[in-house]
Amino acid sequence: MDVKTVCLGMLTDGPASGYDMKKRFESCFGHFFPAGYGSIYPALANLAESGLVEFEEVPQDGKPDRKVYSITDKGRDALAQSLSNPSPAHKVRSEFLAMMCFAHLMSEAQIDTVLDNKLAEIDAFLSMMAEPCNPERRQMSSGARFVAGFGRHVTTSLRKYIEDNRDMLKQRHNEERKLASGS
Amino acid sequence: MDVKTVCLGMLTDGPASGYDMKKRFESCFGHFFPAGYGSIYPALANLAESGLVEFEEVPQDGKPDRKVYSITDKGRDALAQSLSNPSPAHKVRSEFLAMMCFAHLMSEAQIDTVLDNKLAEIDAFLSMMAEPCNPERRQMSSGARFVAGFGRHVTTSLRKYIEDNRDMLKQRHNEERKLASGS
DNA sequence: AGCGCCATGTAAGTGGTTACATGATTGT
DNA sequence: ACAATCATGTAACCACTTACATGGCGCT
Repeated sequence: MDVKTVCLGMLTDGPASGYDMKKRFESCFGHFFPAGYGSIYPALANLAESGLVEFEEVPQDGKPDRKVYSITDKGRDALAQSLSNPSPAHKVRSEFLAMMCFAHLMSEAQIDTVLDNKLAEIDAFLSMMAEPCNPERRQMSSGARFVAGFGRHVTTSLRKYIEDNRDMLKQRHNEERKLASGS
Repeated sequence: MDVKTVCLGMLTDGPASGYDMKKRFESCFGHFFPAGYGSIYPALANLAESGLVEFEEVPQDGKPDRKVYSITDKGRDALAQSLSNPSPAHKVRSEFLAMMCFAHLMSEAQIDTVLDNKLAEIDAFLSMMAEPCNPERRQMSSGARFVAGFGRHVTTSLRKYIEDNRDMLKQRHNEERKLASGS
């Protein structure tokens, strides 16, 4: 399940160019499976080389040519293979949480800044995801709806945790004060 | 905020060997910042080279020598620098969600297997995290407690979402059946 | 005049993962 | 006997990121 597989999956909805796919990565997969041109174009080239996709060069006037990719039968087989993995990973890598582990080495102002920025980020994400059904959102597959809902749900809960528990991170400062006044 | 920085942060709690740190990565940072020997040892070597840590070789009988690392003043400065980043990242990369986007290309049995495995994984994690205060858990910093709570909270909410919405992923199958019976 | 969109790609770099190599001791 | 724990490290590999390169069109 790498970028190649996701590209393959996208193509089951119909032909698309690398540029199109980048946009779909941004709008649908961005929050849990980011990919830039530097991943997509090589992935597509590789898939074409292995015969899992085909492409047609479509000249356009006033705009650069497009390479429109379609999935092949061999590609469908390969995709089915990838989808048969019974334990797909769900990885988190959080510099944010790592930093919070060392909150006692930071000033209250620093902690507040980090937390406020994170909340703002979350709100931006949530308002992006909340957009009440733009035209193409209606035709989303049940899977895509499940995943979008997943993002909203988990992020909302994450937000709530931060708001409800941010005071915890100042405890050390309080404890220190207690120690200082006690001694 | 890479493995080097986290190592540096760990050393503010006192000297430790690479082996020790690996264990702490597993017990505390594993779910949001995994690291194996292949990251830790080179990181430590690099930190020592830059003078951010020092080490003492401690011979042991019956066991291999240990290299016990301590943070230097220069290391503390570098750590403070890293902790001043106002927008630390929190990245998710989920093959699981990517796969669920293509649930309509999978059989119900496959979907169930993936979901059941994921739930089992979550339960294993949750029961690991729930351990009611082992001796060292008591001395956890407020930051570490915040992060542990974060993991529990978000994972619990994630679990709930999967349980409450897994039926959604079978909708397409139902829709198809409807279409089939309708035509 | 300048920015942003369309559209494709390459090259170098980053950082982490996996597998290998070594070897004594302790537990089952 | 066999596996696990303690303990350190290297080397090859992988996948993604960032920056660069190109270039016309349309908007302000």
